[in-house]
Amino acid sequence: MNQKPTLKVLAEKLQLSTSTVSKALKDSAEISIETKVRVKELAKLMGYRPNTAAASLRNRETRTIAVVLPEIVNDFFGQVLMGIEEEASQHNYKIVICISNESYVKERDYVEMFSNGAVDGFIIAASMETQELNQYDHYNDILNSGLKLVMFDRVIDDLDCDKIIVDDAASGSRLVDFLKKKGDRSLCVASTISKLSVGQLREQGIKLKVDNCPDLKLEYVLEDDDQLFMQKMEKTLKANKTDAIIALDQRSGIMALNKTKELNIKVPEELQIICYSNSTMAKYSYPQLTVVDQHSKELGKKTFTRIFNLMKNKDEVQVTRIHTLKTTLLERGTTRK
Amino acid sequence: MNQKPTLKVLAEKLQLSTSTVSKALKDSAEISIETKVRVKELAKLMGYRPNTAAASLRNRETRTIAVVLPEIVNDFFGQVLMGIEEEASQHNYKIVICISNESYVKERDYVEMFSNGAVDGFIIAASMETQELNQYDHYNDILNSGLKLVMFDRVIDDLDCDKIIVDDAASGSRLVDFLKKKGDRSLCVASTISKLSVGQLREQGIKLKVDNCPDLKLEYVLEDDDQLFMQKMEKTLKANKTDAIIALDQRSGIMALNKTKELNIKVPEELQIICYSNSTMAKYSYPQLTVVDQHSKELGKKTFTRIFNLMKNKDEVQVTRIHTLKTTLLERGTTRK
DNA sequence: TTGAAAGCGCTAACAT
DNA sequence: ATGTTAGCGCTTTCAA
Repeated sequence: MNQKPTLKVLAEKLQLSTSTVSKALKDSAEISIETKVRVKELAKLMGYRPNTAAASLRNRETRTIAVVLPEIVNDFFGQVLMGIEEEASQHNYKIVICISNESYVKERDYVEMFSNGAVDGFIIAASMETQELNQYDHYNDILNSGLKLVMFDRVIDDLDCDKIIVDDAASGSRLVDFLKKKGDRSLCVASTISKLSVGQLREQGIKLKVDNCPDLKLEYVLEDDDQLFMQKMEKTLKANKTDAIIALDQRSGIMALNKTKELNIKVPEELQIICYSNSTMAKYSYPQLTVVDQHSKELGKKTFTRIFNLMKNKDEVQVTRIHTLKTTLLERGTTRK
Repeated sequence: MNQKPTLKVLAEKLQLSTSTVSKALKDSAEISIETKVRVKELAKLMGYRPNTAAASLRNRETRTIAVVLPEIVNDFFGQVLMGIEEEASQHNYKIVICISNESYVKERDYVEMFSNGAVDGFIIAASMETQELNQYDHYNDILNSGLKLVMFDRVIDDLDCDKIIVDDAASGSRLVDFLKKKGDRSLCVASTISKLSVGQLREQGIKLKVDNCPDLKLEYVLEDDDQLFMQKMEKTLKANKTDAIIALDQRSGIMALNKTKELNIKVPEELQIICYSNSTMAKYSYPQLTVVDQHSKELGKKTFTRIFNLMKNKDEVQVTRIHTLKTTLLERGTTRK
């Protein structure tokens, strides 16, 4: 259990002052080349690592971001987190993780807990409860205390902060076009996330498009609960008019697919299914689900990059504060060629 | 953007010294009731939150744990993380997350990065590469520098540290018993994780049991790559002798199930499938996969509790350093009643 | 080119 | 019961 070397220790061994050592390690122009070399050699030899607490205290920055997620057992958020984490570690930032579990109170508590200078900023996707209650004073608190905030995916429209989202409404419209071209006329929107902003946007995009096409028809299976969802889906499919299902989330997509198996409906010949979110579940379903790829990891990277820039160019005026990523359709086994 | 109040600010407003204020907030017995009340009131009013960097520096503890995971888009690790995080936030600990991506180098870099006093300890599940290379000096470095280390699930046998695991070998044996009672004789072990300690243990447990039952037969489909796995599985199933598949991980389980659909094999009537890991994928497969539930969230909680105790009872001698959790079989649609 | 000194916010041993 | 003081490890201004 060898002692952690500090600047002081290095300085003593080298017969220098701590300030010289500090500057040398930072490649300050004030210091001679020889000294720098000497210092760095010993630092390396002794495995010197600066004490982050001391640096934070002194520099008033923690190089830490709190990431608040509604859930973590969820491929979308997992992939986003991967992107955030990858980018963060590249920039020598730490990520502390907070799981709100879709609860407003937990989310608020986390924000409060870390607003004391424990982190430099927050990356947040709002919990379901927060979106339902539309209660977001805690986000304002973040901004008011001078910390940075970037929201992604599940954002608050009325809040004036940086946001990274995907083209939910537009993608909905595109899906309708895609299915229409394949000859489908009777579409069904399936969702277990009608409470979420993203779910609503996707619905709106789809509806808008369908309303503009007199020959298209639209049904809905919107239901949170698995059991009820399956019942409604069964009723809809048994009516035998549906040509295609657009599932707004992975759960509804996989449940719809399972229901077609129960009812012996041939997919994609008799019915096409498209599903939001490029999840592992969709990849390993049988047949593989055609999905809307949100490029979640990229989304995570963009999100970190944004907050990073906010922290660096402190006073720069942001022109666009909402960044919209384009989704793409990944055609697989539940849609026809 | 109101200023963050410090002890000094509170002290000035109250005409007290910072040490009195500090003690009052900590409910020290030295301080009078009235003063405590006065201090706490103002602290609350002004929204005082102690500066964690300063406290860390002074107390030599960060109340932060680094959690190093091989991947995050994985229900098992996600559930474990949930457990860790839940327990941690209960004890006012922060969790910084590190994703090794199954890479030895990334894992080692993370450990080095946080071994400077940025965290009080590490919770680690070894990356695949680390297990293959059996290279774990970086774990020893953690221990040597006086930091705490608890491994879970993917552990290093030769390393003398605290470990939380599940009864992988024993559970394998139990599964064989279970299938045997159902009348199955020809079993097949499927796995995409033969490189991992957990995969090997499960294999061993199964083999041991089968070897002790002269009437049982055992085949293997061990293959990392999805394509190759599917090919081998097809060959095995077409031979038409297999009564049951024990899949050692969720991917092999779902792929096996998909192959039975391709080949029109009736599950569970003609073939039973049991699969390790209670994943979302297994829950939403059709039919629902019978799984070995590892109680992953509990595992995460236990893991945090262990490292927490290590940090608190600093000198207490640990009697058992390996904690084994019992798995349970969750009978669902791919096994017969 | 190097060093001395102050201070970030907090705690605790040691006065008073 | 309250206050004084020193110091955790680092950075940075100012002086030498």
